[in-house]
Amino acid sequence: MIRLRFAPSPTGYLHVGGARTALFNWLLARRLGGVFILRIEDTDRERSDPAMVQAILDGMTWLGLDWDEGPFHQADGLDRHRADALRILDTGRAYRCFCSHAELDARRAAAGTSPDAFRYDRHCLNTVSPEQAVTRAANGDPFTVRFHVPDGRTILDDAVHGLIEFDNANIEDFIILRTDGTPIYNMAVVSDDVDMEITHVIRGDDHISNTPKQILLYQALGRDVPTFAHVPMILGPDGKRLSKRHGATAVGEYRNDGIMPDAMVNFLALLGWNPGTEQEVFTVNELIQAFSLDNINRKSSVFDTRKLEWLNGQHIARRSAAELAPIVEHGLITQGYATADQLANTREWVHQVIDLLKVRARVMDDIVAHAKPWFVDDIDYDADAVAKHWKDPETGRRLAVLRQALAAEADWSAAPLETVLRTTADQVGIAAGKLIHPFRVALLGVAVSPGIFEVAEVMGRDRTLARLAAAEARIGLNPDVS
RNA sequence: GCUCCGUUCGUCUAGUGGCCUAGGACGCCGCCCUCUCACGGCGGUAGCACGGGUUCAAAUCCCGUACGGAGUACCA
Repeated sequence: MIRLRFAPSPTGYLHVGGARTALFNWLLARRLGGVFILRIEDTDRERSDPAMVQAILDGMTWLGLDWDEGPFHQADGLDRHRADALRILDTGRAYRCFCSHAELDARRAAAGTSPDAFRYDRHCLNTVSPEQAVTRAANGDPFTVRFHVPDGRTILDDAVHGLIEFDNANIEDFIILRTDGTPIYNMAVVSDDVDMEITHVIRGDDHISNTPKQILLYQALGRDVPTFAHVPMILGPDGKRLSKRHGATAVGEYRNDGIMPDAMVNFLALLGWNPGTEQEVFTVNELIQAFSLDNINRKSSVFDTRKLEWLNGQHIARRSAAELAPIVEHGLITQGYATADQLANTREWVHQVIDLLKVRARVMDDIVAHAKPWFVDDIDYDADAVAKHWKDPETGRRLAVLRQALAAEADWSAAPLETVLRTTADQVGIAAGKLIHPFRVALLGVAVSPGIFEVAEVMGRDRTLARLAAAEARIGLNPDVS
């Protein structure tokens, strides 16, 4: 049974990069019937914000990424982290370091080159015997615990990158326990991953450099190292790391922008992974079936919102009206186009309207916006549409003729209505289009809509005739066309 | 500085030595469908970072360069 985890720091909202990392972990867990664990890495009290924990949970819930265990808080494991570090110390694979910040800074400066080039010089390993160290510690001398990096090479067999080799000479004796007895990140992570029996670590490739240190820690603890898979970063359109400058980065913002969670999941999955086929539109279940670590890219990718929106449109078009209804209705209510009662009483009709509009939508707000004239009787007449399609002085009279012809039609459905209109156009002596466009403006106030006969059918006889009459009156009042 | 990672159309990607005159998708353009707009269909635009090698043959293997990125903290 494989066990995976997603381990975000609660320093911000769930951003798209984190969401994709979570998704890959979740997908593999679901694919292989494993366990997906959520762990909040909140050991940095300065930057951690409890409110962000909830925000991350909300983001994952929205995406449908449910976790089997947790959320655990890393800060709750401090005692265990410390115990693991001391165990390493006891086995002689780490040592106490009594160098102070000031001493370290001085030697760093004296090293000449850039501060980053300095590696700990093993001063305390070389000058303080284990016995002396124990004595000094007992006397209350403050110390950190440093891992004694062995000679040789550390090999990472990454599921995405293949073999990566590190010369241990390039790894300094890093601190695993601070003066105050709290663990440093790499120690805490390994201690937790060991404790949770994590078998696969899927995370951002910014952690590749940490991995040899962590592998060394696994070995020092006598534990098997998990399978690592380092996935590439997600960038903004300018090729730089995705940030606020680029607009929306938190998944919650996309929810507000009318993106469907399934579309987001689909899009994120295709960023840095491919199914090995040319399929692009996936349901979540299809994604689970198709997912594997084998087809993950090594190259970072740019977050392209236009493709996201296209994919969103594909998902909207494939959803049933019933599935879309809750989101659309919420929008209609908040926009003040309809009341909850009104919607509850016309459920079936609302679904018909959604079915008409959904194939034309890229974001959910498109449906809400296009639905407005269906719910509000006092419709807005788009100035351009009026100018273009009601220009002919005969328009009012023709609409009146059409209205009377339609009123006489017994079967109020699209096909017969189309016949009536075309016949009317013939009688009046104009092309059908010359009647269709003014008719559309009369029904919806706009020049763009679903097929006008479907519109009329769903709009219903009474409202259709009423809107025609309203249009005639409106045109009649206009001195330019009278 | 050092270590490590990366580089195929504007973007997401296929490609693991001959099937590549480099395939698909988004976007853009044109055409078809058509009552408009979408959807759908058809076609077009555009790419192997650069330089050396290896090979009968390289987008694919090797070396180097350039350009991005990550790490190099008593941050995570």
